[in-house]
Amino acid sequence: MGDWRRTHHCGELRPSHAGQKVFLAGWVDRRRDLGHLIFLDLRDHTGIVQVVLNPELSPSAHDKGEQVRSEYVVGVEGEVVVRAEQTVNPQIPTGQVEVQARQLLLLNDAKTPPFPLDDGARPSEESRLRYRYVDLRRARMQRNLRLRHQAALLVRRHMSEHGFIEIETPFLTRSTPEGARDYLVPSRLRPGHFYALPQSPQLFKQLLMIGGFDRYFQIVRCFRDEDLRADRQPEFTQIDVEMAFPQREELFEIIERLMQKLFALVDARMELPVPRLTYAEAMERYGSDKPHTGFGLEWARLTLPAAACQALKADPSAKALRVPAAEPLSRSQLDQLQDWAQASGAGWFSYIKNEPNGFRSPLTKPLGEAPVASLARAAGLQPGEILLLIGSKGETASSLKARQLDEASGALRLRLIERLRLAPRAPWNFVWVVDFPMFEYDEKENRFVAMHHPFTSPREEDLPKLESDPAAVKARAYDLVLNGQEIGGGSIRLHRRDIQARVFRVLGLSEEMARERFGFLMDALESGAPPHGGIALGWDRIVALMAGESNIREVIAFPKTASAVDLMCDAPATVDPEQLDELGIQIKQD
RNA sequence: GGGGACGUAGUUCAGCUGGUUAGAACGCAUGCCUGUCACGCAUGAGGCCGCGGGUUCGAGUCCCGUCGUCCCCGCCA
Repeated sequence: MGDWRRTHHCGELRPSHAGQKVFLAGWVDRRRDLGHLIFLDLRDHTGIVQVVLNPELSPSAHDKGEQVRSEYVVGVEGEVVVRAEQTVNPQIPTGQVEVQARQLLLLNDAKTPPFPLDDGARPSEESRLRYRYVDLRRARMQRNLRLRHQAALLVRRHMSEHGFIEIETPFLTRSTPEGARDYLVPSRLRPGHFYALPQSPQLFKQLLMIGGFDRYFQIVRCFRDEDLRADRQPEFTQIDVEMAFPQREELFEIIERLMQKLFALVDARMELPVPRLTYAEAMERYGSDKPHTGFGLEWARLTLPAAACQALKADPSAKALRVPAAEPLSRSQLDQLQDWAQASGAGWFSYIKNEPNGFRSPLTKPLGEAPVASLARAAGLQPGEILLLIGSKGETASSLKARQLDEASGALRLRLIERLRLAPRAPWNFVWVVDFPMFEYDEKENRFVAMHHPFTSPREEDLPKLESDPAAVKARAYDLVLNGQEIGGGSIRLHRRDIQARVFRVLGLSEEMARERFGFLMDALESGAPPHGGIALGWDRIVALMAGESNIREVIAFPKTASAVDLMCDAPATVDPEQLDELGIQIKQD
C-alpha cells in the first residue's frame, strides 16, 4: 500500500465531500467497462461508491482498471465530484457523487467468487459455510455481526452500571453429571483423565458469589454435545449473570431494562414490566413452558357432562380453544388438526362450529344437540367461531395424562398458528415464566431429575414436601421467553449445604457421589455462602431475534452445520498418531 | 436414534410417463463499445446429473444402499 492511508469509507461520501481528495480501499463489487471508460463499484462494509476510470484523467488508472475483476482488492486515490443530474443513481446513498480516480492500486486479485455476494442471492448453506470468509463480506453478515458487537457493548455498559463485573471462568473444567453430554478434552499430564468444556459456568459463578464478588456477569462460550437445531449450536454464547443477596424482582428489573435497551437498537419499543406467568398457567393456557403470547388463542378448561364422557370414553376434564371467526377452517384442515392432536398425545379431538343456523359438530350425533350447545356456551363461543376440543381417554385422571394433554394442546396451537399464517398482535412478546416444578420424573431412569439444575432452590414453603412429594415442589426458577423462544433461564440457588444435600438425595445422588463430584461446592457452601441467584441469557438467540434472523448461524461468524461440522476448516478431523500416543489414547476399531 | 425436504454447469434452478447430442438465467472468458450503475452487443468455454449397486435393450429420470445440506421429533439440567 506504500504510504497510502485510507481517508474515507465508501458509503459515507456525499455531495458535501465534493472537491476533496480521498483515498478509498475496498473490494470491487462490479466493473462496468464501456471501452474507453470504466466504472468500478467499490465496496467496503459501509456501502458502495462509484469510481470512474477515465483515460483522459489518468491513463494508468484506466489501464489497471482493465485487469480488475470482481472481488479484487484495490485502493483508489482521486477526487469526489458531484454527478451531473442525469447520471445520479438514486438507488444508493452515495449516488449523487462519484470518485474520479487519479491512481488505482491493485492490492490483490481474487478468484471468481463461489457465489454472488448481493443480498438478493440465496446461495446454499453448504457453500456459504465452506467459503465463510467470502460470505462474511455480504451486507447481511456485516450488518448482523456489527449489530452483535453494538449489543455486546451495551450489555457490558448496562451490567457494569448496575455493579456487575465481568470475570472469566475456566474452559478446561470437570465433567458434571446431569444435564447435557459434555465435550471432553484429554489430559496429557494425567493420561486417562479428561477435562470437560463447560455447559455453562454455573458452579464457578456460584463460587464467585461465595468468594465475595457480589455481582458478576460474563459474555461466555458454553459447550453442549447434543443434537443441533436452528437455535442450537454445539458452542454458543450466554450472558451469564449472578448476584448475591438477590431479590427476584430486582434481578428481573435489571434484565428487563437490559432487554429494553437492546431492542431499542433495532427500534423496538418495549413496555415494562414484562408480564409474568406461572409454569402451571403457561401449560394450562398455552400448552407450553415457552408460550408465544402474541396470538391470544388460549386454551380454556371445560368439564364434559357424564353422558359425553361415556360416549367418548373420555376423562371429564377437556381443553377448548376458540378459533376466531375470521379464520375459517375447512373440513380437511380440521381432519389434519385431528391427526396432529392425536399424534401429539391427545386422547380425542373434536370441534363445534357456531354457524348462523346453529351449532354443528361431530359430537351432535353421539351426544345430541343440547349438550353440544351447552358446551359451546360454556366456552363462550361467538358466532362464526370454531371451538376446538381435546381431552384424555379413559375415565381415570392421572398426572401423566394431564401432562400429555397439555403438551398436545401446545403442539396443536402452534400448528394452528402456522397453518392459518396468523400474525402476532405485537412484534415483541416477552413473558417471564416462573414457579417451575423443582423435579421431573424420568421414566427411563426411574428417578427424579432436576428440571432446571440441581443447584436450584426450592420455594421455602415447599421444603417440607421435598422428600414426601417431590413432584409437588416448586423451584425458585424462571425463564425469560420472547415470541415463543426461551431466551434466558435462571434461579435463586441453594446456598445452604443441608438443603443442597437433601436435593441431591432426592435426585438419587448418594452422599459419596455428591462428595466426589461436588465436594468443592459442598465445602464452599459451608464456608459462608451468601444467598445468591442469577440468570443466563441465550445471546445468539437474542441477537438473532434482534436481527430478524430465524437461525442463529446468521449471527455467528463461524458456525457449524446441523451435524456439528465446520465445513470451512473441516473440523472435527483425525489427528496424528503421535498426538494420540502422548495422550494415552487408542482409537477403537470396528 | 427417528421422520421429512433437497442434491443436475461456478451460482440459482428446469428437465414430463425411462428413449436422439442434458437446458435456462446469472456468473466466467475473449472481442467491440466514453456516462454506465442488474451497462449493452457478439462469440465462446464450462457437466462423474453427490457416490455405490440394481432393474432395463436403454437410467438425470425407477428401486436399494450410502454420503452431504436444511428442518422437525427424541435429546438439549
